[in-house]
Order: sequence, then structure tokens, then C-alpha cells
Amino acid sequence: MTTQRLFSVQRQELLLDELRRRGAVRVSDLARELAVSELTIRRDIDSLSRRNLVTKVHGGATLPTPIGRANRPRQARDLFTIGMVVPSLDFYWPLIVSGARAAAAALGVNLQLRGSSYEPDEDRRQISRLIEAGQVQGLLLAPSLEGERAAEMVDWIGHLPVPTILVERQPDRWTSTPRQIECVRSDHSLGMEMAVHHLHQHGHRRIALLLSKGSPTSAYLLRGWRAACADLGISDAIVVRESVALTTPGHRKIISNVLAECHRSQVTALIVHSDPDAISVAQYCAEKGVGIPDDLAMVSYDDEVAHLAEPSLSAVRPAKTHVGRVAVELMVSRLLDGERRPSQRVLIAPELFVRQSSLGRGRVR
Amino acid sequence: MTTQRLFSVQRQELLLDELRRRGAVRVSDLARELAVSELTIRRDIDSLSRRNLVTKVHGGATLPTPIGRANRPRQARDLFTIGMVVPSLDFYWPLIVSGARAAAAALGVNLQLRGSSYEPDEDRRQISRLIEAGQVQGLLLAPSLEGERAAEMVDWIGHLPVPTILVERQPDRWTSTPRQIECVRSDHSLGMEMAVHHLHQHGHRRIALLLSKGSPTSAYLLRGWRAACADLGISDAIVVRESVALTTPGHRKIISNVLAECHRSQVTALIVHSDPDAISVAQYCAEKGVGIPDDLAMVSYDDEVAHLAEPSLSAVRPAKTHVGRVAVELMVSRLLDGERRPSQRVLIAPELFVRQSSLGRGRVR
DNA sequence: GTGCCACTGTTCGTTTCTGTACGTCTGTGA
DNA sequence: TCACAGACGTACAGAAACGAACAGTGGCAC
Repeated sequence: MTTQRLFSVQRQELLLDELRRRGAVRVSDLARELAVSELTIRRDIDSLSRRNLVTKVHGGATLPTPIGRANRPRQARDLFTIGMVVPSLDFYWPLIVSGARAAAAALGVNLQLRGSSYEPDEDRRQISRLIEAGQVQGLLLAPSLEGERAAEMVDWIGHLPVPTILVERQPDRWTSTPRQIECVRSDHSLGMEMAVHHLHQHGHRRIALLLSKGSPTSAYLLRGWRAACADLGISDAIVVRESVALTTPGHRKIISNVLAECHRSQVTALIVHSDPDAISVAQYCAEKGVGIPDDLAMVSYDDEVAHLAEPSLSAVRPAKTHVGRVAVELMVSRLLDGERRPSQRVLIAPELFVRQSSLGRGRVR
Repeated sequence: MTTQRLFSVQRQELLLDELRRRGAVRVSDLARELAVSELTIRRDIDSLSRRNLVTKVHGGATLPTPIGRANRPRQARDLFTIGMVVPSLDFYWPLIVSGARAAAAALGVNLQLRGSSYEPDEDRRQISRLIEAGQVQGLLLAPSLEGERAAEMVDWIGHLPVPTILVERQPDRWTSTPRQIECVRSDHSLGMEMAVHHLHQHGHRRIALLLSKGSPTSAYLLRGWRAACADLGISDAIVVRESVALTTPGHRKIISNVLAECHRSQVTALIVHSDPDAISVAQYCAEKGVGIPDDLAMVSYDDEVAHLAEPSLSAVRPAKTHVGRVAVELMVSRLLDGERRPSQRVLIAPELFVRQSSLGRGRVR
């Protein structure tokens, strides 16, 4: 082939060319073709592999491959570390975190937890810190995806250098990221449907909905509400979006208005998003002599403390620990399978716990 | 196949590739294909499994599963038998079945397969037989859920005495069964959105859709189509629901009409559901001198044989082996966890494979 | 010329890869 | 339950590849 003696740079160019064409080169072949000793070729390969341009293998070299790279350092244990960023550590999220912790322990991986806020900028800061530390192989995220900047945030997350899974969050639609973003979340729509159907089965035909303001969950609840109403032919119900927890200033006024409106519309059942709000309403009803469940049946959505109310409140309980667990399991699967695993979205059904507040006695079955 | 002797890294790369495509590999096959001894393949598998890149099973290897590592194979082995009823064993379903088989092997559970038809009655017969035999602890089902009797069927399935998971099927809404029915399915809506966005990115603004008649998938495709069109502001496209595979009588006439309509509406791209139909259209275009992709870009939906067409067709490929695999893994989790585990729904994203038929040259971007 | 340097080649003991042989283990069907 | 075929993995061995040590070659500055 080439009788002319070449410089090492030229040989290496040739080697890379050959490599790109065939996917692999063999020391012995190249030595013969270039009429140099095998050791020379080995030294070339050595130099290229030090620059990560090729992967050294016994007998020659191949294009850089993750397998080859993992091959070299004889890793004793590849223990994964997963980062997790949640917007709050004291409300809604503790159960999800504990589910994730348990799953991580069971699978033998580490979990690094960071609390953020409901601010996108703080989310980014925390996520960036985790990545820059270089310790995490995957991220479980629950960023704020409200408002204008949601798409931008999703896009940013989709281009992070490690696999990510959203927890209790989901991008609206198709995303332009290299792969569709994965997520694990409670099926709040379904949970709402369960509540509505439950009340319907107990004879309620006029049901009102009281959603807390500004919660990312509300949109899903509303969707489930509409689906259930369409399904059952209920359409004249009242929907209010106000927070009425005991800590909200003016909650009594709002509750009073809502109850008046319910009375006017002959509403017999009320679904309230989040336990504190529901308890607040129940307390107000007790004060005003509105009997629960006889005058007004109630179902709370969240079931953190609904069982503590008097009477105890029926509630839909998102399976939070399970969400955390499934998120970790999915991440471990993804890390084991590598990039080519198709992305998936998991919806987890809540459960309905029926207690006193919705067990109307004389109602239609 | 390959006469050239390969390096071990290359063999391993090939093995992983095959694994991702089929869900499982078998030692004897690989040894024959690569012309090396079986022991060599076993050693490769050994090395990969030590790095948790594959799971060793008797006879070959499968994709790794976290469950398989967490619970010792000893425990799960022979413990569970899962029944699986699919509507057909020779179209669409083989890859799902092979994914399920591989996962079952990796987890050490048995899989009993039954072929049914697209008839609800036949479905029931097969399912009943499996249950009456008393051998299965769980069921993976893909019943017909079309038409009037869908709700009845869902209800029946929801009351079976063993846990069930629907595969590539999903009940429309809330179900009145004791627990919400679980399912694992391809996110066909998302797949369609991927196709539309891909064409849109290549400058196409008038896109037509050709759906095969009577497929359960069509509804999802249509939904994804509408979502993408709304998202992108495309609204004037043509949707046709006809089968035009080469085996369909009168397919030439239908294609001719569709193409005429496309021409009249200045459509530049066409999405066709199912490969045979797409190939049929492509062939007709070639006959009539309609250039692909220059006169008409095409994307097929299914990617069983789309790469064989001339020119090769871009296609959206549902991750079928993965669906089968996830279904089995979910069922094993459910059986291990017991009744209290909340039910979940898994949507698996398809992948878009861009080939010649949608790579318009002079287009925007 | 001489010394220095970069590059290359030869030798040889060591390591790695692969194959054959053979006893053991596993899954399957009778 | 048993028997059998196929799969598994250990042991051994040969071939090839590896790389350290040392030696040779040619360009270059002085």
C-alpha cells in the first residue's frame, strides 16, 4: 500500500479514518499495511486512547464506546446516586420522599435530597448544584411548571446531562427535547372522578367543588371533575377556587358565601381540595348547624389529616409513598438500561377512603 | 454474516444491540451468527452481567431488571405463573410477547400464552380457560374493547379473581370495579405528535393522515393528531380512514383518490397508519411518478417493515418489546406487593426513526 | 563530528483471549 | 418421578497480543 514512510500524525489520521469506516482496527493488520512494527501501532493507539479518541481493546482499537470505557477501570461496585429536588419538605412531600427513601434503600442506591421552593429560579439553582457536584447519575424533579416559563423550564430539564424523571409533574404535551421527558405522578383526575362517582352512587346529583387557589393539582382535579360530570350527566354544579383553610384571612366569609350558594342551588355534596380547607369548612358547618353528612356530604382531597375531623371526613388519598417508590424504581431501571430505553409515563391511582362525612343514610343507593 | 473476527467489545456491543431490539438473546444463536464458540458468548454475557448491563438467564441473557436484583431469583422462581392473552400471534403482538417472555425469564416467573381473536367472546373463553386451570396468579390481557360491549367487558375483567393488567388497551374512564384496572400501553397519541412535529420541523404545513380502518389504535392516533395540529396551528389537513394495503381489494382506487385530494389541497406530507398501507402507497407513488420525499414526504406508523420500502420509510415505532417487558415487571411487582399496592397506568413513548421518505431537501430549516 | 532528542524496532517474559474437553446443572416431557 | 437434551462453567492449553527494557536510526543544533 504505502511504501513511503509516514509521520506518526499521519498514521494516526489513517488509523482514525479506518476506524470510522470499519468501526474497529487491528494492530496486526495496520502494522502490515503501513509496514511498521506492531509496537509502533500500539503506541499510536495508546496516544489516541489517552485523548479518548479511540478505545483500546486487546488486539486493536474500536471507536470510543461506553462499554469500553466502563471496561477499563475495573469498578468494584457501581452504586448509583440519585438526586431528588422537591419544592417543600414539610407539606405534601414528606410521604413521597419517604417512599423514595425506602425504595432507594431496597435497591441499594443513594438518594440525595434537596428542598427547593415553588420558585423556578430556586429550582434551577438546586438542580444545578446537584449536577455540578457531579455525584448524581439521575435526577427526580418536581419543579414549578406554572405560567409562562413552564416550557422553558421543561426544555432546560430535557437537556440536562443526566436522566431526569418528573415527580408529580407532567409537561403538557409533546416536548422538543431529545427524548420525551419521563414522569411519575398521581392520577388526580382519576381521584376526582372517584370522589364524584362515589357521591353520585350515594344519590347526590348536585355537587359543588371547592379548589384551593394556585395549586398545580387544581388543573387535574378540574379535568377529572369535568370528565366525571360529562360521564354522569351532571352539569349544573358550582366550582369555586379559593383557599379557605383556618389560616387564610377571611376564610369564614368565603365559606359563608360558598355555603349560601350551595344552599341556593340545592347542592347536597361538596368536594374540597386539601384537608385543611375541608376541615375548616366542616368546622364552620358544625358551628352553623349544617349537619354533615345529612345536610351536606363532604369529601376531602388529599387525606393527610381528614380522619381527624369531627365527623371524620371521607377523602381521596393520592398514593404518595408509592409515587416516590415508583419514581426511584423507574430511575434505577433507566440507569441500568441506558439511553435507548424508551421513556415512559406512569400514572398512579389514588384511593378513596370512605368515612362518616359522605355516608348519607337515607339516600338513594 | 460477519466473516471478520470481532473484538470482544464489539461482540458485546452487538449483543446489547440485539438485546435492545429483541428483549433477549440466546447463547447458541449468537455463537452461530458471530462464528465463535458458545463459551465465548457466555463469557461476554458474564462480563456484561457483572456490570449490570444484562441479566443472565438460562440459555442467554435479557435486559436487566431491578426487581430481579432486589429479590433473589430463587424466591420468585416457580413462584408465579402469569397468563397472557393476546388477540393475535402473528401481527403486531410477537414483539410484545417476546418482551414479556424475556422479562419473565429474567424474573424467573412462568408465562402462559394464549392467542385469541379480535372477538370479545373468544377473549372471554380464553381468559376463563386460563383461570379455570387454576395455574395462573395474574393475567396480562389485550381484549377487544370496541363497540357497545366494552364497558361490560371491562367490568367483567375487573371482577376476575386474579390481578389483571391490560396491555395496549385502556378503559376509557373511571371504572366501577373494586380497583381501577391497571394498564401498560404505547402512547400512540404521543407517537403521532412526534410524527407531526417532525414533518412540521421540515417545513411541511399541509399534512394528511391516512388511518387504517377499524384499528383500536386509530382513536389514539387521531387524538394525538388533533393535539399536535392545535399546538402548531395546522387545521386544514385531510384525514382518511381506509385500509390501503396491497391485500385490500380496490386499494389502488382509494390511494388514487387520496393522492388526488392531497394534490388538490397542496398537501406535502402524508402520515400512514401501519406499514403495509404505507408501503402500498409508496409503491403506487413510484408507479405514478410522485417523488418521495420531494413531491410527498411520508411517515409510517408502526415500523415493522417500513425500512424495507424503497425509498426507506420514516416511521414511528411503538416500543413493543418494552411494553411486554414492563407489563410483566408490573405484574410481578403487584403479585409481590399484594392487594394494597395502588393501581397504576403506564404509557410508553414510541420512537421516531427518520429515514429517506421524510428528508425533504429544499425545505425550510 | 558530537550530543541530544524523537521516533522506531527487537527481544522476551507476561497477560489476555479463545477453544476443546468434560463433569455438573437445569428445564422439559414422558 | 425419571430420563434426557441442552446449557453451564471449570480446567487446561495454545495462540496471539501486550509492554518493559534495551537498541538502533535519523534529524537537528552546536
